[in-house]
Amino acid sequence: MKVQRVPPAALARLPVYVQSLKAMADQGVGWASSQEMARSTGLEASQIRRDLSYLGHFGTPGVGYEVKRLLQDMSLHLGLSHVWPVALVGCGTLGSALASYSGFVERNFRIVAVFDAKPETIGTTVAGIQVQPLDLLPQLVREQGIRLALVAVSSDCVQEVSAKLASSGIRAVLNLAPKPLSVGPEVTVRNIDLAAEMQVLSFHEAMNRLSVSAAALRRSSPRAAGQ
Amino acid sequence: MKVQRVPPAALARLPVYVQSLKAMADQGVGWASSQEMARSTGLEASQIRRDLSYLGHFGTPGVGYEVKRLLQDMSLHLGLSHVWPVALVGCGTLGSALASYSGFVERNFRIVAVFDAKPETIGTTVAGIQVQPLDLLPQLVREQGIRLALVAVSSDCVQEVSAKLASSGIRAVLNLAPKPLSVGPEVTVRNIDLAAEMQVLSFHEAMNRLSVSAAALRRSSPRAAGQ
DNA sequence: GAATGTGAAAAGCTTCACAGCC
DNA sequence: GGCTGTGAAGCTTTTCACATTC
Repeated sequence: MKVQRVPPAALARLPVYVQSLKAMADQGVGWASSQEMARSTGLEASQIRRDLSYLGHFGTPGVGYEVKRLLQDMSLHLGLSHVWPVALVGCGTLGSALASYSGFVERNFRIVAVFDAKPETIGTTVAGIQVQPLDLLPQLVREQGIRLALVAVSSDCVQEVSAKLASSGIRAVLNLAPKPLSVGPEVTVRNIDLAAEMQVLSFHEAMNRLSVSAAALRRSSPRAAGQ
Repeated sequence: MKVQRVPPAALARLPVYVQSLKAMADQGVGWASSQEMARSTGLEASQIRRDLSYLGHFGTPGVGYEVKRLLQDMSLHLGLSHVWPVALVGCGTLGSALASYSGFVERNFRIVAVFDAKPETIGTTVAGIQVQPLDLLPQLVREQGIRLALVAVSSDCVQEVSAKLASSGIRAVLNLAPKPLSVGPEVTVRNIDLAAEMQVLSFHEAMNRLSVSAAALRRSSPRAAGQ
């Protein structure tokens, strides 16, 4: 059982492979080559082979990968069959939507505790769970052995939440607040700012427009080209 | 006015700089060095200098960057002050939550049209906008000059939505469906699968556990180490 | 003195191409 | 013949380090 270091970029692609393999298994596909997986995922075949090789030797030369066995091996290594309890912090519009997001349940994540900073939300029920005050977070996380947290608070609460998470012994956080979260170095954090993601797209568009007009300018007045 | 190619990795960090600069401007900070920006963003000073240099020469050696002017220049280049109309596709729990997500409005994105595939939702109102059938998407996108779309449908609708978007002339898509979206090569797509992001964290945790126990194993029975 | 902007080195990631295996 | 797993090449991104500018 080889336990190699898996590069972050490869790790981030593993969920794609899992989804693709599950779909194949559901369709009764027994074996798949890296070519076929490439077609169904939109990635390069060589990249898929390299990524899977970080986990060990699972393929059969001349044939490909046995879908079921590959899934089993990944389940074992990646805790896929394990049900992961998750703490949700923040139950505004976005937080509440995530509390009942079926995608999490389908992938074996269960939100087992909900926290919020605003006193008026404490005690209300979100997706069948009573909202707890932020101060109870460290205690409940510890008691229930929760290792993953999902943060969806407004930017002005991020600092406060960081502190509570840091003292709770949580292991990893998916942060959807529009501000990067900084807990200690032992905690893995993924920051996803949806508005920033939209901005990346709009920046790209805005610059396209600019370079188009700049290109047009250059074409009409060659002297401007050298800059 | 230099129009250099900005590498994707740098482009993805620009929203962070914008947020940080805005916060500084609000606090009345006039100038900031790359050091100071590094402190407030958690990134490396040298990386910030390199990233900003792709946009042009904005700093003053020995002093730093003038916060207000840098923001103005970025606004000009990146269309920051422009209000971007956005089409929302999918108004389930997640889609509806995003329709009223204040983060988008704060960053000048306005959802101006909402579409859904399910007949029972057509005609209902989400965030003050009447939900339209998917078939009207190409027409309305064209008529209203919409360039950005936000997709939050279930995985079984992704294919159908792809086709409609492709024929609509949309320019960029933020896809939150749990399945990658493939439109033509002229359309920029960012796929964010929230459940997959959670999986990346849980994989990391699961592997940590494994390597810890593997390390323990190795320590207790040295013969297993070579492999 | 202090900080930018950028060559150059280092690290990381992807793709090529093929030996080895089925 | 077909496909995996992986050295090696190529590309991108990050970091270093310093000449240049204020």
